[in-house]
Amino acid sequence: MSFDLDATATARLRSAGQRYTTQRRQLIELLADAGSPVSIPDILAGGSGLKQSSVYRNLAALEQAGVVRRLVTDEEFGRYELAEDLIGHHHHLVCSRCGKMRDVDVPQDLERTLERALDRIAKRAGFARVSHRLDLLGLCADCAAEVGTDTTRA
Amino acid sequence: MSFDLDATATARLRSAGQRYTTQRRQLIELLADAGSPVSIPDILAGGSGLKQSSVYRNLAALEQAGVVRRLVTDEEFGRYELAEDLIGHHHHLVCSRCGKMRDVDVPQDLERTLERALDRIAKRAGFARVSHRLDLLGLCADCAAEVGTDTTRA
DNA sequence: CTTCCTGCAAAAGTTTTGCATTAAC
DNA sequence: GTTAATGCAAAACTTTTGCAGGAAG
Repeated sequence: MSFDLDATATARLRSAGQRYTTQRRQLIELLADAGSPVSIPDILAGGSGLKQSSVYRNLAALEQAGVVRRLVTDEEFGRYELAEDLIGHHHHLVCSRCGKMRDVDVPQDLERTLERALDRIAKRAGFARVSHRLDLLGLCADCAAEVGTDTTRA
Repeated sequence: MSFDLDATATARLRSAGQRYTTQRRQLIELLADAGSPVSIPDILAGGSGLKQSSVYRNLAALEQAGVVRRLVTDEEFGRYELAEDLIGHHHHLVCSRCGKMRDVDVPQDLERTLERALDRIAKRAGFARVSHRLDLLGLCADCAAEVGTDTTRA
């Protein structure tokens, strides 16, 4: 984990009146190492020994402190990544079969075009716009291969 | 409800081996009338008398038949709208405070630009691309007004 | 030493399921 | 008539919470 990340996490937690405990450091490390969004079942099953209620509470604390972000997925459980200002604005490739997510960047100029257009649209709709969310939905290479073979979900 | 919609729903359900019952017609009507995504609590509380388990089962059946679509939100419950090929490709304005969603169109040319760029990105990532999802997150006019006044969620 | 965090177990929320009855075809 | 849909209640699942004990500052 980079020194910056550690220091930033400490600072943000402190200013939210919270401590940078071993478990929280562990969670942040885990998310940083994964490099793509991680689900709570993954975390709980991951041999880290982290306890269910603590994971939920700590992710909530880290989210409130602005260190992590909870993503919205079509799965039935939560998925988290480091906050956008820590890892940069990006989007996700989502596999509609296995649910796995992968980070992806879109070209700068498309991003700018998008921003401008969305600002106009939001303004017209009386919306105080904060951000956008753009996901690509499809089949990851693994699932595309399996779909040819098996019938789990034609 | 338009004649087309009714006929389409019947056809799609039949070819999935399912019946077009009163409740299913009611749900489709409800979604069509709403004109924006409707949550399951909304449906259950809406005086329709529809029962919880039936609503869940019928929305699942309708989704599998390709008549409705379940949306992904940051709320803790499901939200549905009519299938995209019935109401057209569009995106959503989402209020991060009250969760309400509103349909919104983006300009044709932006949509095309986006499509082309995303196809390239998906291909590069080894993804068999199916579609994209673009949401605008912000504060709806109502919530923007209230935030000035109250402190529920600064 | 004071405050917050942790863990266990139990509760709360949404969604799913078993089974007898009713409706669709 | 046969098969699928409905309603009720109970289960399953993720997430939240109460409370006693332990760690952080």
